[in-house]
Amino acid sequence: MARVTSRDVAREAGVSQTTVSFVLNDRSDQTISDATRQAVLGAARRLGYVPSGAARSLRKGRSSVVLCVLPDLPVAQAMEEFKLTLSGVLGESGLTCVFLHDVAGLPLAQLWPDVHPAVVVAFGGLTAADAKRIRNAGIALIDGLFDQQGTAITGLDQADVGAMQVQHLAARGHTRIGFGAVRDPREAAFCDPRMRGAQQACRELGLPQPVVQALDYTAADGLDAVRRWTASPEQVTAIAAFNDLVGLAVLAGARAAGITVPADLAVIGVDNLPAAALAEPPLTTIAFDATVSARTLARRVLAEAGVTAPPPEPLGPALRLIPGSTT
Amino acid sequence: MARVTSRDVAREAGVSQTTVSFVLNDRSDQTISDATRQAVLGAARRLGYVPSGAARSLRKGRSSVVLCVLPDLPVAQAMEEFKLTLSGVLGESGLTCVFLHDVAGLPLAQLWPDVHPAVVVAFGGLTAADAKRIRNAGIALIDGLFDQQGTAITGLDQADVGAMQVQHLAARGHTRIGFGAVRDPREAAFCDPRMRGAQQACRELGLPQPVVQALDYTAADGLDAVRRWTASPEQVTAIAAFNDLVGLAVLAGARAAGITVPADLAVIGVDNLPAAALAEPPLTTIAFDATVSARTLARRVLAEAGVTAPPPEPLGPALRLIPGSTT
DNA sequence: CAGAGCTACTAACTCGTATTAGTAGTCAGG
DNA sequence: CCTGACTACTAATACGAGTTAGTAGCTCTG
Repeated sequence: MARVTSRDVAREAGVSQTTVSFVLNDRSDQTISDATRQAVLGAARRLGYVPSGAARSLRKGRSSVVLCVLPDLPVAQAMEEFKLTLSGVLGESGLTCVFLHDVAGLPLAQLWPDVHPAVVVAFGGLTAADAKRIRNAGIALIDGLFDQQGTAITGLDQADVGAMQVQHLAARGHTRIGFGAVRDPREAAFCDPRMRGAQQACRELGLPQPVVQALDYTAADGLDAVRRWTASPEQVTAIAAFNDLVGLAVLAGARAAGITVPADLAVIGVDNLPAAALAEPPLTTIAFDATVSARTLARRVLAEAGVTAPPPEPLGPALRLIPGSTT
Repeated sequence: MARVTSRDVAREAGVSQTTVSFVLNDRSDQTISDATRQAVLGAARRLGYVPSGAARSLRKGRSSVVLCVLPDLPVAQAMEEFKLTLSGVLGESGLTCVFLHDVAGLPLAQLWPDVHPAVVVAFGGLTAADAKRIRNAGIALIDGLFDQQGTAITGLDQADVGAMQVQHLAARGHTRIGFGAVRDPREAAFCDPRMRGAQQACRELGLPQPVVQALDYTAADGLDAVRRWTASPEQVTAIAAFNDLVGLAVLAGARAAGITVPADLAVIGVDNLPAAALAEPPLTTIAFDATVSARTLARRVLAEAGVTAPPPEPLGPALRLIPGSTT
């Protein structure tokens, strides 16, 4: 069973292929009689016509696909929301948003030409060579979403997250703050700016710099970090954790060390994982509304693709404190 | 700056466009002198030539893209591994694997033709009309990955997961088992088969049917469920939770109800979330090696795409018990 | 030395769509 | 009744690669 082409539709409707194209693309600069229009639409439906994306994008010079290149990030709730919102907003404007996992070892250059997208959105981690090739192919490239300059793209500075944690802890009277970083280098793109934000906030509040401990998401590492924090000459009384998993590891470590939370040690995470509220005690955290930054990015993508964007919606605050019992 | 085409490469190398195509596609049925080959490759490199995927797939009739349509599933560790492995295995065979989030409200039919894939992999949730259109366009469709018949595609029956939980609990001497289901209908595709597997295992072991409670991932729902299980005439002593989050909710509920785990109530989850090991007490769970089912699916995709698959690797067991302190 | 067989290429066509340039036919105005 | 404007279409072409059918030029063979 061969492919149904616009020529088949034309034959069935008794018109030219040109007319079929005009009708199906709803061209306002062409006048088509209602009878012809109905004949074409009817024929297309009867034959189950599906236009060839390849032919269309060959002819138009670009497709309506937006390719998002994802680094090998650990699973995160916020990222998932981000992707869903981006897909939704772009979809409403006629752009298809697809995601490509940048698997280590496979040169990206071999992968993306197949999709021939209108815009490539890279979440960081593109090589300079890849970036040049993409631009060389006449494709708009938005790169470094979560870099420092990425703030302009997503409208959200990860440093604000760390700052908000420190501000919350300081408001509760804490002056000696620890920062729970993560060892996994894949997380560095998020962890580093949050830590810098925490450090900056301490400076602004006149507090000493946070005591940083790096850990994996294990109870053993949590215990180790808690021992160092409490044994340190700084006498840390509150921990800003890079994310909720670090926060949970710290809670587990505190339990193992016999330290009472929040009386002896306060903890605040980031992500508002379902598991955070189920911890003992429930973890105070910062919810991160990914839809806000996704909408900001979407507008930029639409601009790059030359698509008229819908009127901007008012965006709520991106960060929200979710009180638990650990601060 | 206009696109660099194979004709530009031909001009630069002083040969015909046909020759360029032969060289770049490494056609074994054509004889090309080494001097010409080097000239073409050099010209392509100098100009930064990138072939047009649109033109290629128009000519060849299909692209080397595999489109995976994802339903609106809640974030899950296993799914992420699954996607990464699938991308990797298909990538090694020259297929590009992209993911499309099936956002509610946007007709899928409008989205996929743009990508023009060789194969569409749907994780369930395609309408019959969409399925028919995809097949109509001459595109191979693998659907219902996580349905009952999906077992044949991924090589893993979700029912086995529930069965393994019950077997573990029974081996520990439990006879009155509860099943912690989830309310969110988006999870039903996984929850239902696991529950059926648990029921089947109870039948086979001569145990009474599990007492099912549905809950959301909240401490309040956990408490509610625990109260019903312990107050029920069946005197439930062990819970098979649909996943780790349900397991964590049950643990939180047990704490609130003053019930000791595992002495008075045993709990086992599924997913081996990092948060599971950090819970109080650490949650016993079943790790789900998504790479096993991803590899099985990948071979099916390669077959559908007409690509010769690499020799099969031996696959380890897909399910593994991760002992915690809750059973 | 005619013809077969090989090497190393190329001209011309094809895929399915969108677009450009144009063509009949109708109608109104002077 | 001729011109210009408008309606409702169509023929032909372009997009960029892959493929088919060929063609020069050379060597080998009987």
